[in-house]
Amino acid sequence: MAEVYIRVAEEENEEPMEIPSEDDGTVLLSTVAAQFPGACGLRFRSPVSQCMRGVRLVEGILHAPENGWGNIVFVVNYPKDNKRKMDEIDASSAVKMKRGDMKTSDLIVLGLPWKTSEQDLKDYFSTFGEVIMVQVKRDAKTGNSKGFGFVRFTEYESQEKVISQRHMIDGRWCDCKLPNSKVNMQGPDEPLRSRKVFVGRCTEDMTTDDLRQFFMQYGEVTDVFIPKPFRAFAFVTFGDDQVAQSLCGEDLIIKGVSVHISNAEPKHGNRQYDRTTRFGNGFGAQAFSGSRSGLGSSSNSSLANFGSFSLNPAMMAAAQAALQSSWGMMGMLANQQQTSTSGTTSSGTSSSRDQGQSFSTGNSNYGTSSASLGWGTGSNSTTGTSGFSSGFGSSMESKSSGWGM
DNA sequence: GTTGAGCGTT
Repeated sequence: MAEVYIRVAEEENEEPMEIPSEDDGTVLLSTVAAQFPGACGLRFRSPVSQCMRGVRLVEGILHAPENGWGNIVFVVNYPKDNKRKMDEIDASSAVKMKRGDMKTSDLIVLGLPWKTSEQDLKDYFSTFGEVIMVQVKRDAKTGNSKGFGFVRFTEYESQEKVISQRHMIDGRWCDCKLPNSKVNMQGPDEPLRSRKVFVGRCTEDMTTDDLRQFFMQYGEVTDVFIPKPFRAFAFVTFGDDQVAQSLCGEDLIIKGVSVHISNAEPKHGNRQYDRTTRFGNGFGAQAFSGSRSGLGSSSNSSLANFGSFSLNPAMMAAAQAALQSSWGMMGMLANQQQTSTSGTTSSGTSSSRDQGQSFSTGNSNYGTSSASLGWGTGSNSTTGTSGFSSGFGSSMESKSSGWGM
């Protein structure tokens, strides 16, 4: 079966890259995003009207225009463009500038294949900009990779780009994040609204990609987490806290199912970023506004200015309880009907470490297995099964983690 | 079936 390629470029006049279509003639957005990280759609100039036209996008699948893909050069859409229009003033970036937050820092790279070396990392990340440091963390005794590492760029924009997408490194999807030691270093006057939302009433057929592609329409999505085994909820992190907050309280339809969006609670055991801290500064102003009302409002912090009197911990706890109970009233019945989305969407990869690599703690035979790329084809979804995870011996037991939201 | 993994010997 001959593969068909469509031509895609970042800008209209740039040299296009050829991107493979699926057997049915559609193109997966994920395939586009693999080459153009962060892409959320395609457009093209209609030969007839000379206007730009959008390519139909349904649940992560791009459908050819009337006369097929042809030789037209398609141009990548990025969510940022939409965002600009939505928020005329880009308040959040102004805030960042003010904070002088533009310095680069080390990024943790999670989910690395055991075999990935520092040179591999450097080679990979150099495509984003000048790399000034890479590390693969290894067991001191065996020299085995611990499956994560660090990278640092010269340019802040390289860092931003790298954080905002996932990375296929030696056959596995990896995440890059600010390490926990660096999160939450905002100034003390920051409101600390979370960029992460809780997505309740998820169904089992919703993959990380489904969620990523769905939520892209609201803004840049920097992380999607679906616990495994299935637990009917997920977390989605946006690049912008305003986007996240604007969705809280909404019921959204994904794959025909109504999901409920609410604030992500701080992870259990997370000391640095819990409610107490939050009440300390902003009193969680946004938490009470059920819907999107937050969007237009300027980002300068709290509703209430408590002036000279300070809350003691007990008062904070009481306030917290009140907050929580208000969410508790919102229970609703889930009607879990599935719409049949014909054909598979891209195969489900979540950020968890399941497929491909196996590792035995005692002896050092790790899989040279060259994990198959579970992406795009939909045919080889390797979910679950190989299930093995180990804490790598006793090394760092119970570090009472709960790492940055 | 509505609150998540994994975080840096130097």
